[in-house]
Amino acid sequence: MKKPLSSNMEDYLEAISLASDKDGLARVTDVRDLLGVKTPSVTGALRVLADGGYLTHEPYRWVILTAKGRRAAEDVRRRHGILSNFLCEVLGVSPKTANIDACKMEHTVSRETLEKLHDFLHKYTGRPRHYTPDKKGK
Amino acid sequence: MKKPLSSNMEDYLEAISLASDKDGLARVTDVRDLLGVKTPSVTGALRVLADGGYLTHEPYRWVILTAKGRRAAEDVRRRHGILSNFLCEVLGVSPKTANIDACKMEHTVSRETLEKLHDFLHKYTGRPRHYTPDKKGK
DNA sequence: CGTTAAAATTAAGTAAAACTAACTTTTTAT
DNA sequence: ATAAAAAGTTAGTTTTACTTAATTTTAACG
Repeated sequence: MKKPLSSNMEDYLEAISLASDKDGLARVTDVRDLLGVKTPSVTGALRVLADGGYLTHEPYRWVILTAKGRRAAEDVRRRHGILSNFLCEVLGVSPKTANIDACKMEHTVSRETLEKLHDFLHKYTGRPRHYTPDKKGK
Repeated sequence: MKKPLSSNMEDYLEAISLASDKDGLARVTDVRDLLGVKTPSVTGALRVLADGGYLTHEPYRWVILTAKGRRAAEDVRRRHGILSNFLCEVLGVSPKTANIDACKMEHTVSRETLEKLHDFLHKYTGRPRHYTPDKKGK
């Protein structure tokens, strides 16, 4: 009966993961800037994610993803990467728009569609994909 | 400064349009069943859409889309159709999943991506598309 | 050290969308 | 014709996510 993360919480997780890429640590301000929200929103999201065991966060300190949090974030970023690459490389959507659209679609696309997308991308470009996706998302 | 419809209101509009296909009229229960919500949720949505000039609705009577409402609904259904067809015909996603995914993506995909999708579909299948999309959605 | 600026927090409030419960209106079937 | 069933409404609550305003903590520098 463990409930899945909401789209919103996935976004926070993704942003935290992205912010952690440089130095392994994320600050509330990094997340705020990546998502374009205000700091109290971040604080609120952190409480939810900490409750769910996705991260640890002592007040006024760094945000650190747990193993569970890292796994979940990687999964979101994999989805993002597949979508964004597909939109760019197959459809010829501009990188900027592709990124914006991938950011929204990553939360709604089914596993089935995602894997088909992945397969098509592979066949279409010839190039196999690793995912873990590319680093600069969002 | 007219605000765009929320995803939710678009869903209601789409459902009303679908329900109207048979006889031009939609009942609250049709919408409720199509969307899987309770009747008070429908009533609430109708108030919002009526306020926005998308439909008229006298209490305990039929729901009727205005010209504006019909236009907006057609637009949603066009997006739905393109997405659903793309997923099925190009990617080989099962019709059921394609429909579910299209229902969610139709609210988030940019115009740019949508048109690229449309172009690709056309080239890929050879068959040109009309949109107005196919009637049985959702 | 002590003050200040930046970062983060809590508190309180708004808004959308859903729900339940209780009620009213309309339709249907005897 | 009327009573039961179906359809619809209103009112009030809940959840999620955001906001602004006021406060606290940390860090940085003279």
